[in-house]
Amino acid sequence: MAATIPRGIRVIDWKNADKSRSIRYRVRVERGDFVVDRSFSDLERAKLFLEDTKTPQGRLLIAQGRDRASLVVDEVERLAAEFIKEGRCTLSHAIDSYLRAYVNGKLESEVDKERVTAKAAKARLEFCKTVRVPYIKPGHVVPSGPLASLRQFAKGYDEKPIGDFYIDDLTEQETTEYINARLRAGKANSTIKRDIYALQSVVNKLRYTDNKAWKRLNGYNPFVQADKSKLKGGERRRRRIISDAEEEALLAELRKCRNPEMPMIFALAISTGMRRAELLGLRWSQVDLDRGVIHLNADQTKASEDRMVILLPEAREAFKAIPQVDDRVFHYKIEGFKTNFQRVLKRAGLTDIHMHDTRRSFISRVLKNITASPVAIADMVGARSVSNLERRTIDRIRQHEMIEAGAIKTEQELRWTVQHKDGQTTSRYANLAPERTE
DNA sequence: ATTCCAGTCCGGCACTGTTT
DNA sequence: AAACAGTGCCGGACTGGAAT
Repeated sequence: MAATIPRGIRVIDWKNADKSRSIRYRVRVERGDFVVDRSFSDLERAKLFLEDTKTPQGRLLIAQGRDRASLVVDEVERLAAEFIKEGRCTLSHAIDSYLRAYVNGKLESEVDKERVTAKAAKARLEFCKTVRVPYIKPGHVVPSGPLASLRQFAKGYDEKPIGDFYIDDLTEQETTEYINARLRAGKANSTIKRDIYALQSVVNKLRYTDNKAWKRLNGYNPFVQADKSKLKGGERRRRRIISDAEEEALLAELRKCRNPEMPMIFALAISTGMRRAELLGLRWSQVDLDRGVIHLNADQTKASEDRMVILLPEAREAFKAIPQVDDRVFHYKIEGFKTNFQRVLKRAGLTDIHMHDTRRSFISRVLKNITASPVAIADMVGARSVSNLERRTIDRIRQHEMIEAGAIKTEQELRWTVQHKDGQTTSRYANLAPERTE
């Protein structure tokens, strides 16, 4: 049957050296700046591609390699690989699906924070695939009972990268072996925890990335069941607070930098309590110097909720000193600032200071000044229940009152500005602050 | 109060570009 | 050429909010 070939697609029919014949469908389009030339073995995909070249959206997708024809090819190859194995899916496949759905799109993000996070997530998961885990080959008896502990001497004992396992073959035994393998490699508990939780998330997200594979698991997630007891131990919390003398010394060193943004960024960090990524991503349109407030959008904060940061007089002055060249307040990328800050710390002989310590220092300083508050810090831990809509409305009004006053007078107001949801989090800082003047 | 989980930040290093 | 800067990667560690 002769399929009709639409205008725009040309059939290429050639004879190979081994006398076999190949037919491909070539789509070649040149319209102004838009030039593509691609051939397909499947006419339907060629038609799909041709269609995409005809709309602006389609051309954009083609430029990004995300046009329908390409995606169909990707998907077909992936499905083919999985159907061969009775619809089963390896952990590597699941990780790839996860990266495609949740991470890859952010690798080229304009938002610095997003890009850095996406790259780190991808690197971690790609590495996790390769960790070798022992198992008993199919067809051999898995030792149990008194012989269970002699597993590694059993017939059929072998090891392979955890990514090569089919997910429904993974049990808590394999995932626990993963933990053991990483421990043997001398990795820190917190690092291994990060691995396990990342993989756990990959399996959970199968529900959305590969529903068929997810249903096979029937709610079972081998990483949830892994024996994490060896990874336990009180979680360490950093306690460092920057003293006034240290701040002075550091500022002096920062002022010697060629880039005048260095001291400004640090000064603002310690006078607003803002996080590094929040400061570096800040735009002038978000800064209201007249009212003395910064509006942060939800996608800029760690808590993924928007918030208002009050500018105390010190911070307000600091902002006024910054020249406005374009909408960005600072022009560093995260990595650039980090490295330079590191070098300055070294020069100042203050190598045990971290950038995030500015946040802790800000909180402890403000707490020291809140002497009129009726609420003792100890009480803060208990008072964290009401958060219904009505309360939120009242909070909003009080936040505006605080900004009007240009000062932070209570712990609650402090929490608003640093975006701690409850006294629990702030108290982690508060307990570590220097003695409060009662 | 501790643990879970995911988001964010850290030091060290390599490489490249710019200023002194 | 030496010092200073900017960017990116990697394995590791800390943080924030909620569950236990």
